[in-house]
Amino acid sequence: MEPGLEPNRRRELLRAAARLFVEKGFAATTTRDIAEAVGMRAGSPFYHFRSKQELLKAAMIEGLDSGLVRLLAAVDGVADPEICLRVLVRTHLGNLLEDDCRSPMLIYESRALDAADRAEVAAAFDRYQAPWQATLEQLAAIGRIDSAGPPKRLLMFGMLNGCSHWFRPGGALSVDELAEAAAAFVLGPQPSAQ
Amino acid sequence: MEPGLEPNRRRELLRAAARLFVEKGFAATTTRDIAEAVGMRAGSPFYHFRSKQELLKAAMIEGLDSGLVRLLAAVDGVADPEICLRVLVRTHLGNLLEDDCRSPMLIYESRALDAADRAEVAAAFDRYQAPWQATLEQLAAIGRIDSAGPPKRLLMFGMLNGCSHWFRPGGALSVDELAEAAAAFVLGPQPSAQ
DNA sequence: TTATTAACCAAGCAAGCGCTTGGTTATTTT
DNA sequence: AAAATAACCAAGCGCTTGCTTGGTTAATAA
Repeated sequence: MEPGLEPNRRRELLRAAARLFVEKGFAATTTRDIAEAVGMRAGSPFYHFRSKQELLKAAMIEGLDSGLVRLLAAVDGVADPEICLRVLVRTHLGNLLEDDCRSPMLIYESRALDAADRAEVAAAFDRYQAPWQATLEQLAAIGRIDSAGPPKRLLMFGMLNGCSHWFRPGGALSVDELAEAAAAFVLGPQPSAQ
Repeated sequence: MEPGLEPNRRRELLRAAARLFVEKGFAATTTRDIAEAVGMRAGSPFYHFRSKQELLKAAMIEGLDSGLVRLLAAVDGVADPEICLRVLVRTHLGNLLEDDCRSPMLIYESRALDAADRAEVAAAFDRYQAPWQATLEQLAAIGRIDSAGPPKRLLMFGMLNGCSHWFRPGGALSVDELAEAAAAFVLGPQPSAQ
């Protein structure tokens, strides 16, 4: 139709692909599924993307980066590291459970990519993890948690992302309550003073 | 070859299927992959199982049940609920990371099954969860943890199963150390006296 | 107005998929 | 020795898959 200035359909494709890849898995999702989800014919997505893997890679990287933007916007100006962690947890659960793309879950489809693409995705994930690691180190520095080693961060991410397998928004538990329970898991019980 | 009394090949098929399903995902694993892994030709697995889905279902249920046997054997005779939880965590991580099947991860492939099969699998998973729930309730009863609601158990399982995505045995961190770190996550800090 | 280009559709191709069918082999039973 | 059975193999069938190719349409540029 119109030339140039319309990456709308490309974005639509990415959003539909992310949703379906998370919902059914990469291998179980056909490019026809994705095309149909945005009202295209079977071959048309390949005008925008060279392969199904490239669709996945783009959905992962752009999904993680836009999630990171939300993370940074949420913690902007927050000084207290404990509050900062709570905000990170809440915002991440929003990316994971409230956005219909749920793009953070896409990292678990990395195995469908080759080594080069996987490295690009890993870099995007490192960017996403950076504010978390910084906050954990601050918490360890003030003695609020005992250590900030990688296991702690990885256990935490596993716990948070695992919610995507059982939590359904609109149920008895709200995302806010869930975020509080998850943060309490990481931070331990409230210290009485200080 | 011999008739009757040899379910060995069937077991071999189930173990290979579980390993490959966890490694590559259900949809990305072909029945030819599974056949080749046990030295069979493409069509031969269908002598033992009617469909690829039935292979998955059997691998899930029998994997969970044999994992449950290990759980119950490990906590047999353990009275203290805190020690009991630590043993459950350590044994589950063994099922998840040290056994080459890693069958607990198969639950995340449930979406490949129809409703009837999924119900059978859910029943097996409930059996697996039962000793955990009992232990958590005991811990809550003595005030060792604040509550034993479903979110706590689900957050915990997410954290434990998530290890399968980043932990590799033989690395710097041992499974024993990982189990301790994970248990500390659930139990919070050590209470100074009783 | 004409030419160009972006964005699609219609159709189909080769490869791979789950699964079936009919035959083969070796063991066990009679 | 003969019959029966369990456990496979060889071959292939129909279908789906990711992707390609050539044409079509409408908007922009010249």
